[in-house]
Formats: sequence, structure tokens, C-alpha cells
Amino acid sequence: MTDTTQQRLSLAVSTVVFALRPHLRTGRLTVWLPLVRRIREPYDGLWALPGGPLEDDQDLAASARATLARTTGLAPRYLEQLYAFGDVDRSPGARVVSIVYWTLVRPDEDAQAIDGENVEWFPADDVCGLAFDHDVIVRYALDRLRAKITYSPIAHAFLTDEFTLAQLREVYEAVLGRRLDPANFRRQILAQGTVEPTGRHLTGTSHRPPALYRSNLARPRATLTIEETA
Amino acid sequence: MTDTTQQRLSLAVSTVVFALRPHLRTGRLTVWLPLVRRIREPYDGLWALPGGPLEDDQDLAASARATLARTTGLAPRYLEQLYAFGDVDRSPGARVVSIVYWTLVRPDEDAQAIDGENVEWFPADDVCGLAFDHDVIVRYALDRLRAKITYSPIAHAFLTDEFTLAQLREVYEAVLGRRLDPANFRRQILAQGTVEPTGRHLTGTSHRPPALYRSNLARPRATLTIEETA
DNA sequence: TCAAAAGTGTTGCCGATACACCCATGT
DNA sequence: ACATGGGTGTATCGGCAACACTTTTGA
Repeated sequence: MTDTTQQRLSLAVSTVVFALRPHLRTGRLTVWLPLVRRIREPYDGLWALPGGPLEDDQDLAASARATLARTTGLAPRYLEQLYAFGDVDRSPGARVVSIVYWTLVRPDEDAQAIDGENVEWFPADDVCGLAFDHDVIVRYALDRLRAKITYSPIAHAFLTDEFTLAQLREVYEAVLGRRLDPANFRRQILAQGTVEPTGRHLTGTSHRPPALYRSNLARPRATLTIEETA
Repeated sequence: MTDTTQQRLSLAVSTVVFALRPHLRTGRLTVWLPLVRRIREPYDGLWALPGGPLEDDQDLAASARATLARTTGLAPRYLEQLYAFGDVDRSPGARVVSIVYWTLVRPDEDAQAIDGENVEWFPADDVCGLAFDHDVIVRYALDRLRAKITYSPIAHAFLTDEFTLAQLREVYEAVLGRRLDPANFRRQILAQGTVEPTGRHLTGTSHRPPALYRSNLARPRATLTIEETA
């Protein structure tokens, strides 16, 4: 908190970006993330998380967004701080503390993503051999995603405004890596009160048209609980 | 991650220290924390979290420990990263990013704490008017403590090696601020498998001598679950 | 008419709560 | 003896997993 000038220490902000895409072989939805190829030492040529130095006039989250816009063209809505990594030896020849964010992008945002020359997407569970300690960071972010989806309605962040409960269930299944019972899933989600029906239905399927829902974070479960107990 | 030199930006590490002490009026156990009086601008004279600039050759957690040892004489065992605070305007006249840790100290550690001239302890729920954004940080740390104690066996970190279940329950009650049913609490804790009986009993009480337990993080619940399902 | 997924109903199990009750010690 | 907290037993309630069953569409 004091004004000591720090010479060799630099502060970077990086982001773990998660999107859902079909797996190349199985076709099943899985978690993917974009990586950036390093074009200088250290770790020249290796893949790394998108990131960059923190600017003087930027908040931490703003820095993460700026880097994402520059490297991948993404402007995601959900963005959350993950952890600060600052081991002395994590970057050869320099002291770099990285404050890492993680983010979820929707299919429409994902579609707008313009992969630059040195940007490529990978299945999140397969990534390894990244620059710096980024293997550990990706692992940590994946754990957080899988933990948080079980107690927080973040799955909506993977979907567009209107969605069916089957689509929402696909998100959970992709993230958790296992099938869920459609009947029980429906009841769980509706009991939370985090979605509300739009009244519209999805047509064109070869079966009964599913109802469309929107996420309802303006009237979360807590409010309902207060009303119920009152 | 690049080597750009950063001039005006400095990185500090601060820590929210939690200990349990009896409340002055009610006598009931509550959460306390030590604060340090600032002796320079900005916020000269106000109370602030213990902290200091990050040294080049120190890991983040090591920096937190060093500051604690210097200001309060504490060497706590439980130490966890809380959050990185880096809003542009959080420190007048300078850009400071603070990586904040939180820690729990045991009564014996607490007893060793030598309060310096400018160090004073306060009930955690009462603190306000701190320097910088430290009010927000303390609030955030308290929320984390109260959330985490419900799903993680961190309460042990408030106790010495041997303790009774009643003492452990007092910790929960102090943190959560409400009474717990002794019978059900006992079953919950034992079902977790995070404590094991030492075989010894606490004597000198005016009632039946309670059994003493130690924390058992070497054989956590997960191991038992695997054995059960095998 | 059939396949396929949407959506509803029902049952059984498990964990948590509430609370009655017995146990062992100091005074 | 009795007060006090330690410790055990048990009934009840609610949530969740499993799964049978009905509904509605396109082909």
C-alpha cells in the first residue's frame, strides 16, 4: 500500500475463456477454450492463455475484456476473477504476477469470434504443455466451472436469450461430463426460479414442441423465499 | 506476460486475520480481527488491513506471512487467497493492486500475538471507516468465512490440536452467529470423518467428561466414500 | 401408426431437524 | 441428590434419484 517503486515486477491479466462446441470425434458437446501462440521468449511457439500487461488506467476486469477483444474479438457477458498466480519462478527471467479471470461465452458470441493467425481453440480437458504455469491455471478454472455450475445458475451464460430446458440440460451435461435425468432436471431448474417461460415454443422438431424459457436473474429464488416465508 | 516495464503501478499484499474472542459486552465468542493504524498519507491515522508491498523474491503467500509476522507477531497455519482488488481509483494518487489473503488463528497463536503500538483488534462485524476499500474487503472476507465453514472443515483452524465437540460447535456458532443443536452437530461432524477421537477426555468440568478429538485431514471423507462404494 | 422427445406422476431412499431421553461427573 | 452438559435414540419432514407413464409433434 506504500509508494515504493517496483522495478522488476510486472502485473499481467489473463483469461480462461470457455465455450461449448461439439467434440470432433464423438460430436457430443464439450468445453473448449481459445489459446494464443507465443511469438517471443520465454516459451516462444507454445500455446498460452490470452492476456497482457495491466495498463495504468484500466480496472482488472476491463483489462481482461480489452485483451479478449484484441485477440479473439470476443466481448463476453459473464466474467469472473479466478485467482492471482504469483510464484517467484513462474516466468523465467522475470517476476510476473498474473491475475486470471474466467469467462463463459454464448454460441452467438462464439460465432462472432474471429480467430486470428495465432489463435486456436482446443478441448479444455485435453490441453497440456502450455507456456508458464498455464496448465495448472486451466485445470483450476475447469474445476471452478464444474463446481460452480452445481450451486449457481451460471449455465445460462452459455446460452442465448431464449432456450429450451433440453438445451440447458445439454450445457450441464457437457460441463459435468455425464447424463442427467430430463424429468428431474426440469423440476430442479423450475424449483430454483432462475428461468421463466416466454410463452413461446420451439417448432420444427420431429417431436412435441418444447417450451422456450429465458433466464430470470431479476427475480431470483431468494426473493421468492422471502415472499413465501412472509 | 510480456516484459513491459510498469512505472506507476505497485502491487501490495494484505491479509484479513480472523480470531475468535469473547465479545466485550455479551461474553459470547465472536469474530475479531487486527487492524493497523496508518502513519502516512493517504488515509493517515485511519485503520487498515495489515499489508505491504510485494517483494521481488517473495511468493504471494510468503509476503502475507512476512507482513503478519512483522506487524502482529502471528504465524498462522491456515492461509488462503481471498481476492485481488485493483480498481483504478481505490488508492488516491497511486495505482495499487492489492492481493488479499485471509487467515484463521488458533487461541494459542492468538495469545502469542504481540500487539504493536499501532495494532488493535476489533469485532469483525463492527469495523467500518477503514482506509482505502478495506471496509469492502473485510465484508467480503467475512462472507467467505461464513460460506466456507458450511462446506469445508476450516473450523479446526480456530482450535488447538485437541478439542471437544462442544468447542468445535462454539466455533461454528461464533462464526455463523446462531445456536446449533448439539446432538445433530455431533452426528454431522462425525459423519464427515474430519475428526477422530484421541481416546482422552477433558476432566475438571462439573459434568460428564467430554471426549477429546483431533482433526483428521489425512483421512478425509472422500477416502471413506471410495472404500464404501468399492 | 410410429418414433422421439416433452412433460407429469409416483415411489422409495437418505439426510437433516426436532426433541425425548439416558449417562457421568462435580458440588 | 441434583444440576449440567455429554452423548444416544427416534420420529418426521423434505429433497432427490429412479422410472413408469402420458402428450404432442413430424415423418
